Amino acid sequence: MPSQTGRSSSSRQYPCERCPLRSLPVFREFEKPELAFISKLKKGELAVDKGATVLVEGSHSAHLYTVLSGWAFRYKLLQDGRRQILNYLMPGDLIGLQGSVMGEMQHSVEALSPMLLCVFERDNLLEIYRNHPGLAYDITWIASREERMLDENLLSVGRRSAIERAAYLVAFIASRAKVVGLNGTQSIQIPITQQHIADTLGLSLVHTNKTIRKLMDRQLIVWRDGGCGVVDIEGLKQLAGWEGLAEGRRPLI
Amino acid sequence: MPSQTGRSSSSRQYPCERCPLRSLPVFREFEKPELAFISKLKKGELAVDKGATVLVEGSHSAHLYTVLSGWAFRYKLLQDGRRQILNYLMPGDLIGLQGSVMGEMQHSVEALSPMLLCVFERDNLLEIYRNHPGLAYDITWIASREERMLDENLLSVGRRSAIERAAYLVAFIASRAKVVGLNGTQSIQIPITQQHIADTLGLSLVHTNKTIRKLMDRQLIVWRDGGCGVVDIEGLKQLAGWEGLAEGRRPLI
DNA sequence: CGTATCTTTGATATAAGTCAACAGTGGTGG
DNA sequence: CCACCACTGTTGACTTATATCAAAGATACG
Repeated sequence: MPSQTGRSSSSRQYPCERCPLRSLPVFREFEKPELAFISKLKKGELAVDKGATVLVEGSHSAHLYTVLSGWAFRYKLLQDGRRQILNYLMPGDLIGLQGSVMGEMQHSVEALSPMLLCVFERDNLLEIYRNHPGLAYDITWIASREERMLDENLLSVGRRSAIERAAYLVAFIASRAKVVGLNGTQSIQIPITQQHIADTLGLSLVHTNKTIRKLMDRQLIVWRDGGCGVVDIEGLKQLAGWEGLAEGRRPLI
Repeated sequence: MPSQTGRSSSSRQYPCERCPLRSLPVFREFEKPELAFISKLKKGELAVDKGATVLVEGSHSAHLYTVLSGWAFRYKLLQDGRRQILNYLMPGDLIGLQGSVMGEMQHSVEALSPMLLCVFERDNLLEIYRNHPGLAYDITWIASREERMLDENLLSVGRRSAIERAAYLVAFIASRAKVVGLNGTQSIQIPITQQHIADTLGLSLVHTNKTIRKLMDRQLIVWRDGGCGVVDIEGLKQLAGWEGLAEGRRPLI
């Protein structure tokens, strides 16, 4: 399965005030002092290779990250190696909040592509709560958003058929990717293998392959460049019976 | 399936300072001012009938609740009525945080037994963040804990076999119930039907029944008084390959 | 009692898993 | 430059887990 530890810290490049993500319409405006405070907390940037493990279950990481660019996924393993992917991470998402708040990590995170991460010290989290209630509230908001996504994923894995699940998953990822500007060429390209999809949907690799083929036959997706190209996101949503993300603007930390 | 709306507000009975839950060893000590503040926020108590809907998907509830006594569950529905139970709620758990933070509820909550709830105003949430950073942090902690439980549930539904899932579920609920003192008679009694279990595990009712029977044959559980009696929690954990909850003390809001 | 809600069971159907083999791809080292 | 290897995707044959259907017992309840 995975994965070598390929990291390299790079010197700081983007001050938060000129963060390329912050200008996207999905993210709410921050007050000057909030932004300055965040900027002060930022410790640097971390470049991560594709396939590298960012965080590992059982560890007590001293860091908290925000994805600047690239894709990753969160997962848990059963004792015998069966893997369940819990969610995907893309630009603007926080990595490691659970571990920061509660201590030990209970899941692992692996990069799906080369990534650039903003690094924060775990210890500074409390400082946010003391000095910037608005930002503290934002962090709770972010945790609630993750919970909401997990609710949806659990509904899908528990109650949808294989093809509905696959359609939901692609539509879900594509919807999220779109709002953070990951559709440069107009159609979104998700850098995952069919094994990842299988481990997300709770299906076997072979059955996943046959299911994906059906989506391709229906002209909803294509498989190219070692990943999934999204052709008809509305068709996917309809097939899955999924309403889509009901999100307005959100905070970026 | 469900369920009538049976609520009745009762006049206030327990001031937070004499909350019967707070003295349990699972809950961390609160400072006097924290406790006073919480007590001030508490608006009253709400008695809910078994089977009643506490919160409904799509609504904008003005309230946030803490379970004083009784059991409930969170769930989501697909358009055609398929139901997925996401998690269970028992004394000490918060109800409706997601909705309070993000606005609209994206799941429903139904009582499994008669319940008593502490009622808080949604609007006062921000006040907590402004005046009590420690409590604000606790709320994020609680949200992270819920996320963690969902991670485990998703792992289970996605990757465990039917009997492993059932064993995990019972062990999981029983472990949580034990630490909040729900084992008066020593052995824990979970007030659910097999339909609830089916909708939690993502299985059909018939298959769930046959699976539960296997657990009974193995002397791990019994079915009595319209609910599940937990006989051998260690045996269940072993069958599921589950390590158990790794929780220390937690906040009670 | 009579009715509704749960649980149980057997027979059958279907979705998904497993096994096995092969084809395309890209990388690496001789 | 080629041979080899690892990884990914594809397919068909077969097995198994789980779903569906149908009916009958239990059990609680008014």
